[in-house]
Amino acid sequence: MTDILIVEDNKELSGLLSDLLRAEGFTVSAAADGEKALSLYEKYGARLILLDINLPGMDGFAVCRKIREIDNVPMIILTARTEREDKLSGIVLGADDYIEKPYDIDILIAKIRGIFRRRLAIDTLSDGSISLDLAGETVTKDGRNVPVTAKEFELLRLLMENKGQTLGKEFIFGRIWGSDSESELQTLTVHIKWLREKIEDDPKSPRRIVTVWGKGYRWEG
Amino acid sequence: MTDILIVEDNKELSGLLSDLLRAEGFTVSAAADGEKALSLYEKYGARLILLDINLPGMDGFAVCRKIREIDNVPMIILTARTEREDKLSGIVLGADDYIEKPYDIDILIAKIRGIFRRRLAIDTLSDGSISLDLAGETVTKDGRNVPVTAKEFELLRLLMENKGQTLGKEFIFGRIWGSDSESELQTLTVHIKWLREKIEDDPKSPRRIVTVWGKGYRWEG
DNA sequence: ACTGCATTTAATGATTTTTTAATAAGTTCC
DNA sequence: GGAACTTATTAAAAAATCATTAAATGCAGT
Repeated sequence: MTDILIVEDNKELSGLLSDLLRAEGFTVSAAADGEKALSLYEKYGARLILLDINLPGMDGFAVCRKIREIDNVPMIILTARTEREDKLSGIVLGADDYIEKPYDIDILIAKIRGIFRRRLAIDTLSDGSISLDLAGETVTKDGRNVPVTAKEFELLRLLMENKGQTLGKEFIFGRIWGSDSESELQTLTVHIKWLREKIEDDPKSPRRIVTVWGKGYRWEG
Repeated sequence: MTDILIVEDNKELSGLLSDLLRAEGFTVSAAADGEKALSLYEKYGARLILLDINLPGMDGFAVCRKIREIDNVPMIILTARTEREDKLSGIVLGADDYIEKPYDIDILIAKIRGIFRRRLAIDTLSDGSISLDLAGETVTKDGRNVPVTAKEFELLRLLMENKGQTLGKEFIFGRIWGSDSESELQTLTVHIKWLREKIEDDPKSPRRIVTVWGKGYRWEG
């Protein structure tokens, strides 16, 4: 996985940025339009996306939304100062930050470093005695490794990422199985059970994954 | 309750909007004229209303006023650029925002997201020693967790959102059970009782949920 | 193709919420 | 005070939802 994916149609600017960022020690890949950006991201992923709003074809807004559908990788929006503010406020919601062109490369790098510090220091997701290694897809409980399956890992991660929030069964199902899946909601129930067997101290009276009657489940931690 | 109620007589436009908003993950309902809009709103409610000004029969201004009489749900007014400004300034007072036709769908979506974020970011609803966590769907009293059922939560939320206002029994019932429900009004009375058991200091003489004789109930806080 | 594991389905049992219905208690108004 | 009406209380039935189990299916690696 590369560190930074640059989505920018101006080749010159894109090349310059690549060089500067590589000089800073990041690995960089670049896409000149939205379609390429998406396919690159789907194939290789990225730890951070620099996204120009004015793109030929699919514009930056669409790219942002599409990527958000996949997952919530950090994004920094590159935008011309003339962009209408209300338009921006919307996009910035989905993004982590934005910067106006023409921008100071030092500020950009500072922002990038900031995001890397904030988000990527977290390659484990811990709560109490349960800890997820997001890279290795392993789970530990009280320091001891707990073998979980792929689906169980995804499920646990989704719950833990939304600690304290009640997630509807349909919502969870849509996220993990895809909302167009043929499978039954019941399947989720069963996976919840397996998970509880593995990570609850007393699976009979679960304290971490609590069920919210008529709604879904919630990670209490 | 649906997320967004579209009030627009142009079927084509209304359908397009529905599709786009649904694609964004909102639930959507639509009305082609003011009367339908009102009855839909009374029956099912909505978290946000998109309101066209030029409607057959009762115009958008009237719809806006009528709905404002019921409660203060966020509204975005859709208006033709040629609309007289003074007329607009009045309506925009009652609404949260307005947008001129022909409008950029991205801007509209940004506005919607903005409103949802601003209004719904308030994910706790507190009054005195009672506090609702809207995301987690939990209730605390004096910091201690009080387990409530889904219906109880909805009921409490409705009451607290309208602090100091007397809500008619039929109104409450319509909001939570749906006005076309088969159930009896008596059911509401029983739920009020369960709620009082859980959140009143002395359920025998309720101070938070007071009954307004012959009308309904009121949250005093 | 076989094996082992992950996933899904299906059936059953257990639990919780919601509703109903009957009765008691309280208000209003004459 | 008493009739008429409204709300509170209770207990129990009904409905809905979730947990559990076991067995079937799918799938990757050998």
